[in-house]
Amino acid sequence: MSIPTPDHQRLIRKLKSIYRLDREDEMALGELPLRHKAVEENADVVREGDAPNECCLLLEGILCRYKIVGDGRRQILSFHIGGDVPDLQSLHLDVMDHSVGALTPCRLAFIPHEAMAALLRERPNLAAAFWRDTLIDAAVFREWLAGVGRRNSHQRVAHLYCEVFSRLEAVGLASNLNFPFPVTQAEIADALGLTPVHVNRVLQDLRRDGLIASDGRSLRILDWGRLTSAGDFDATYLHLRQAA
Amino acid sequence: MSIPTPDHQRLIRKLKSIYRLDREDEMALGELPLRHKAVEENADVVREGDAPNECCLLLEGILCRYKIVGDGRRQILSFHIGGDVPDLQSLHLDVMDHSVGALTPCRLAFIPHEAMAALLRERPNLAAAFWRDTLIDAAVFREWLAGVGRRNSHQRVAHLYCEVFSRLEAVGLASNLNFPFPVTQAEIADALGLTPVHVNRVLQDLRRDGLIASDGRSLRILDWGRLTSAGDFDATYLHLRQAA
DNA sequence: CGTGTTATTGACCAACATCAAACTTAGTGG
DNA sequence: CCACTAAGTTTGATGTTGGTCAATAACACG
Repeated sequence: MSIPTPDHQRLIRKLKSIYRLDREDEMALGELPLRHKAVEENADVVREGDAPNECCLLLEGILCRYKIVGDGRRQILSFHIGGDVPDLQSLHLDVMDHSVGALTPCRLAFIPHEAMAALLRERPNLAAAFWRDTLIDAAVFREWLAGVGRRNSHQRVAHLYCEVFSRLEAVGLASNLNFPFPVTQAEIADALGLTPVHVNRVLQDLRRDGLIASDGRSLRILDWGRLTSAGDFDATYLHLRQAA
Repeated sequence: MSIPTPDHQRLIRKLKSIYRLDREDEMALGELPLRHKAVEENADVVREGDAPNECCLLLEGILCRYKIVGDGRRQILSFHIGGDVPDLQSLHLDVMDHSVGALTPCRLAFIPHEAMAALLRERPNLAAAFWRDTLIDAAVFREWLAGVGRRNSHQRVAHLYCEVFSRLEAVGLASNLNFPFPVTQAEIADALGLTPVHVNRVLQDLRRDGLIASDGRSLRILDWGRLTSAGDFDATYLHLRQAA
C-alpha cells in the first residue's frame, strides 16, 4: 500500500469530480495495475467490433469516440480528457459498438477487466462511482443529441466549447478561460453534425462577436456569460460535484 | 416467496433480453414492491429538475424521454416500451437532466430507490444486469446521435422503425412485422430532429417504395431487408442476448 | 525551403424548414 | 346515426440554413 502515482491520481481526480471517495477508495484505486502505452495522433485505440479485455485510462492528450455510418461519414460521439476511461462500458458490453481514436498524441494506461471487476467487487462505493460515471456519459450523449437535433450551428459550437471548458476545469486541467484545445475544425464538424466549411464560418462569427478567440491549438473564452447564453448551456447535465 | 406477478414478469422479461438471470434473480425481482399508477396521454411522469426517490417501471403503453432546448423546441431522446425502467439512472444521478412523458395512456409501477438499492446490494448479478441496461441505454443514445448527425431523413425514419421493431420483438411484444405503434408524426419528428411536415413526406416515400405500411396507430414492415438497408440498421448496438 | 495539413473564401445548391390551408379521422354528444 | 370538434395528416408554395465544390491562403514541420 503506497501513495498513488500521478497517473493513478488522474483517475482519482476524475472520479472525485463526480462522486465522494474516501481514503480507502483512493488507496484501492492506487493499486490498479496500469499497462502504459503511447499512441500517436489519429491512431485507433479500440475499434467497433472489438471485444477488449481491458479498459483504457487516458492520461494525456485528447481521445474521441466515434462511429462511421453507412456512407462513410463520421460522427464523433464524445471527446475525452485526462482521467477519463472512455471504454469503461466494455466491462459489461462485450463487443464495441463504436471506436475510440486519438485526436492528438496520447499517453494511455490499460487496466485489465479482471482487475477492475475485482476492485468493484471489493468496494461497492467505487462500483457506484464508476456506474455514475457511465451514467454521466449517457447524460452527455443526451445533451449532444438534443443539440444536434434541435440547436442551430452557432448554438452547437458555443455549447461544445462551454462543455469542454467545464469538464477540463472540473478535473483541474484548466484554471482560467484560456486553455489548450488542439482539435481541428473538421473534427468539431464531425462532433456537431456539420461540415468543416460551416464550422469555419461559425467560428468567425463567434470571434467577430467577441465570444471567443481561437487558433487551432488553444481556445480562449472571452465572455463566459454570453457564450453560455449563445450556446444555451446549463451544466446540470454534467452532474459535477459542487466542490472538487 | 411466490410466483412473480405478470407485472414483475415484464421487468424480468426485459432483463432477460439483455442478460442471463438465474432462478433466484427472478424470484428476488418478483419481490420488488410496485406502486401502481395509470397516467394519461401527454402527462409527464418525471420532469427535468426533479429529484425522484423511486424508479418508474413501464408496464403498458409508450413513454418517451425528452428535453426542451432554449427556444422551446423538443428533442425526444428515447422511446420506451413495456418492461423498461426509463429513469433507472435516477438511482445514481440525483437530479433529472430531462423529462419522462407518456405518449399514450400508460400503466406504470414505481419502485422505491431504497428497495432497488437493497436488491442490487443483495444480488450482484442483478446489479450487473441493471448496469448493463443503463449502458445499452447509452449505446442507443450514441446510435441516435450518429443518426441525427450523419444520416438523412429517410435513413433516420427507416432506422427508427427497425430499432423499435427489434426492441419490441426482444421482449415478446411483437411477433411479426405488423405491430401497434401509436406515435404521431410530430413525435417522430421530435425524435429525429426533423419537422412533422418533412416526416410526413418521408413516410409517403417509404410507403410508395413498398417498405412499410402505416397509419397513425400501427406499423407494418413490408420488407425487412430493404428497410434495414435503407436505414443503415445493424442491431449490434442494442446488445441483445442471442436467444430470449 | 518544400510539402502536407488545416483554415479560409466564394459561388452555387439542396435538403429540410416554414407557413398556411385543406383534408381525414376518431371521438363526442345530441 | 349524424353533426361537431379536435387532433393528426396531407398538400403546396416559398424560404433558409447549412452543404458541396473548388480554389487559395496560412501554417507547421522536417
